[in-house]
Amino acid sequence: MAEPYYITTAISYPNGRPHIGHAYEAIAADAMARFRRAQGRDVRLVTGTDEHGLKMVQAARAENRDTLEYADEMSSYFKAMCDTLDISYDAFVRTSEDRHHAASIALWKALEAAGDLYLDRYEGWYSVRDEAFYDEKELVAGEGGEQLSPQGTPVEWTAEETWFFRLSKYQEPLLAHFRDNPGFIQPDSRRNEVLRFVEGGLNDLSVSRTSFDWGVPVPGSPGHVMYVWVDALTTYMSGVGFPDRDGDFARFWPADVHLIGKDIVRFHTVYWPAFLMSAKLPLPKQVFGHGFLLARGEKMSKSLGNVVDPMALAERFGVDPLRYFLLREISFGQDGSYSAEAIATRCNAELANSFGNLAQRSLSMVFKNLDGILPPPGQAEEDLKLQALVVTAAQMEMPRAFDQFAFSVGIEAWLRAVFACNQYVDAMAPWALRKTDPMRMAEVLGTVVGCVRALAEAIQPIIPTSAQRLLDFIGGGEGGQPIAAPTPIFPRLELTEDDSQ
RNA sequence: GGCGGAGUAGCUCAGCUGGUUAGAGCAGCGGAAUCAUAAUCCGCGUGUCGGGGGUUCAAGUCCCUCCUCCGCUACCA
Repeated sequence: MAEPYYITTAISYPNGRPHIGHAYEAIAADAMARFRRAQGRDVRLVTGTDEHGLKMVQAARAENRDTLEYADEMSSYFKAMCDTLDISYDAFVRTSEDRHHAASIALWKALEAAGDLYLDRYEGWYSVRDEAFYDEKELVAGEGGEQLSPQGTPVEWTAEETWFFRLSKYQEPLLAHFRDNPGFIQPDSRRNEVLRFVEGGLNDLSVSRTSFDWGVPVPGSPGHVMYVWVDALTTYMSGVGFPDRDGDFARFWPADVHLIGKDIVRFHTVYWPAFLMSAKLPLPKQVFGHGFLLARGEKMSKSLGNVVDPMALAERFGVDPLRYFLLREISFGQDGSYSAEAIATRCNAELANSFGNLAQRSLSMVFKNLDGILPPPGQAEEDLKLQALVVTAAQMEMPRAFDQFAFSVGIEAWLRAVFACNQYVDAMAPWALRKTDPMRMAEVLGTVVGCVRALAEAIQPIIPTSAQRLLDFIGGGEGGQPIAAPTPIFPRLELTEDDSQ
């Protein structure tokens, strides 16, 4: 039976519509999932929405809506985004679902059974926006002299009874785990931050709220709902069947990797492993914190009005070009910038001109000069050399890079092979051979088409739809059937004035 | 304040454990070719590798220091 591979995206908080950052993460996770499937792994990709917490209540109230109804609608946008972007998820978990409540309660009871939960009173400055308490001395003065959180969000004095999780107890076990599993937190720069944070000492964590009821009720403690992160993180397990311990959960847990944004690394590398240790469940093998997308080098924010709707981008440029751009242009793990010009430039140069045109020119010659019958690859020295180069890129260099989420590095290797194919075509000049040596022309074209096919397969995780179209087209020539007249797979993207924003 | 990143050609960036004349892509200039989506291929860069010191036969690559930007974290009155 195939080896399992389980990857998750972060669970998005849907108090607004999805933005390009959500799309970026989903695309990266999907590319990895498709890459693993191509390797023969039995893959699970889980994504979803984290719908609890006061922010959702307030977002709904602002629109005079029922919270669940609002969550239904917002969550549907995230799901639609995944569908549009060809995200091959196996489960889309909503934290408001019953199956997820059951999972959260099971985890809670496990923490309780471990003696890691206790009831206490918490007083302090609470920021609804940040869902966090702050120390008096952490507060900063606002413009009107009012008290604000370090993030500049409003705070109010709150006193409530809350359940605490004995996070402090897990400082040493966590450090030991980080030490024994150097790859647990990636990239390394994130790892250092977390290490320092944990070494600095951990306070017990407030894990329930009584000020609102939009959440998973704490079992046996009326009036308390779980802190959003407790149940949000649990989606990673409910996505594979937890609290049922058999079946998918037994097969897929622990996850191979949680793919998340760098802003929530702490929740995934400190709180989450501590919960799991307490519940005596295995820890995910890796947490990868990717970078942020910047709009023309600037941080996206609603106030700047530069938040981009990924659906609009997909509509404008096409799903595959968008996927290609994001994974090719940006060094995964680091922040990256995007703009309409950058997308068009990158996709035109590499997808349309280099690869698309390679496919088009070679298939056109087969169609016109060989009655559409695909010839077998040549066996001359140059032919074998090119084939070997393509195999090395597709089967060695790309997998090695993709293994580490280094998508741009892997795609570069792919591109070098594409360049080599174009060089080969120019050097062999099959259009000249047509008159002087038609047999040789057929060998050359057979070589190129074979390489194009291998390159299409290799790039499939990144641009699944167009790669498949190309493969289907070439596949139409199998068994001695003539191929149809080829049409360009990657049309050039033309910019208009509207794209300057 | 501490820790960690980043500062390399006009632009975006590669450069692993120090070692031939510092690289790629984009843009620009010139040429070849004409099968192809006016696509392709070839050629062309006097860059203080942020500043300054140091170690070494040899440093973008190690050490010290300073400057700028970013992230995490702590704290002061």
